[in-house]
Amino acid sequence: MSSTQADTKTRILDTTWKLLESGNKNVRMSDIAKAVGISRQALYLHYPNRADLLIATTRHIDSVKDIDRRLAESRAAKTGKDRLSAFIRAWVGYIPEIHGTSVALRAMQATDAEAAAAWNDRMQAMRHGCAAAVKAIKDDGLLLPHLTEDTATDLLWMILSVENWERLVRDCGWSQADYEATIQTLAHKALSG
Amino acid sequence: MSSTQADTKTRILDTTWKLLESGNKNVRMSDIAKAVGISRQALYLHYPNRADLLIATTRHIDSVKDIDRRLAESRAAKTGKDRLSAFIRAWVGYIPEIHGTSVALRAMQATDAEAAAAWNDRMQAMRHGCAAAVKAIKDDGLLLPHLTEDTATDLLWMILSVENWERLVRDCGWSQADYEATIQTLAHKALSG
DNA sequence: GAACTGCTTGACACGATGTAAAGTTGACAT
DNA sequence: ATGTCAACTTTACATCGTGTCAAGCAGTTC
Repeated sequence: MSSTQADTKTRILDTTWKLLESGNKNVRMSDIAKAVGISRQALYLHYPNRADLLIATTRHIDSVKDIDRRLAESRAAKTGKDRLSAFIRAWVGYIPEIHGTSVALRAMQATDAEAAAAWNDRMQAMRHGCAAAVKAIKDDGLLLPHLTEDTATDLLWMILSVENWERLVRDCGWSQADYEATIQTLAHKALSG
Repeated sequence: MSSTQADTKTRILDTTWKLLESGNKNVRMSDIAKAVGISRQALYLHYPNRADLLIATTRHIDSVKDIDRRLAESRAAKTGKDRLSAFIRAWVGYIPEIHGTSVALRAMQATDAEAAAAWNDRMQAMRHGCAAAVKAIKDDGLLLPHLTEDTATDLLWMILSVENWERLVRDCGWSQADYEATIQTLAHKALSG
């Protein structure tokens, strides 16, 4: 089989990931090629364009970090509020891992429909976790009366956005722990008072 | 004097504003020139580059919409909580006006340091309003004990971000009224319980 | 009618993405 | 040993948007 190709593909994804998370803005195809140690054109032999490479990188991070399993663990919680806490904890721990990729993908949203779709897909997946947590709280009869399941999900989704993490942690210099504690409190207050 | 030039400059800013707020992504210099009815090169006679034009456009919107006065009116409020409400109401009413420009400026942040600085400046100005509202609440003895003035300001600033407005109003399809009501409630809960 | 201002036309450099084609290298099969 | 195939290289070029440059034109103003 093409074990060499698989290795190169993995090396490309790992390198792209590393470059994006290094906080380096403007990661160009040529930067990635150089870092991998191949020609720029070889990159196009593996990924047809920059958007596809970025998308593949997020999927790669997903599988390495096993985000699905980590988010799913929150389902084990007994009460709705425990479930919300567990979900937030899992998600919030994941944000720093994908932040660089997130920035790059979002920067392409304006010009590249595929990149926008990829990012939306990922955020929709996260939203399903929000919806499940909201439902669990509602089933406990603890959802604030003026909120529907949908609006509560929207609200939680907004609170947990990567952009909000960026604002507090990156722009305001909060520690990850402070961020998590505050967002936990805020989310619980927002949904069940 | 150069009344003709002033007219053209104003026409450029108005047109740029209109194009940006029309939801049109990727507003190019040539698009603006065509819409104004001048050559692309004439644009560069008035504004040296795209970033400067976008920045000038936000300042123009500011002066037309008189955002400073509208935000300042919240100072008249008697109590801290009234002041917070008034500030939120003023800011939230302003977001739809600058949203398109905001998207364009933020899209340039990755590549253009000046654009990033311009957007940051504007957000810092808004942050001052947040800080003033927080202080007013604290002076009333109503700030939640676990919050410092700084962290409370950061938190309010995050809650009121344009990105959060985008998420709820644009992505989730909330009405402006629903958005404002929810964000008012959330902000009050977050700061003073 | 000379000078000045605001604009036009046309050409071009640059940086990044993406395409195309021909050549190299090494492994592996027969 | 040779032929074939896959992975990769080198070189060149098209495209798109920004930004620069230079020459020229039209109206007004002194």
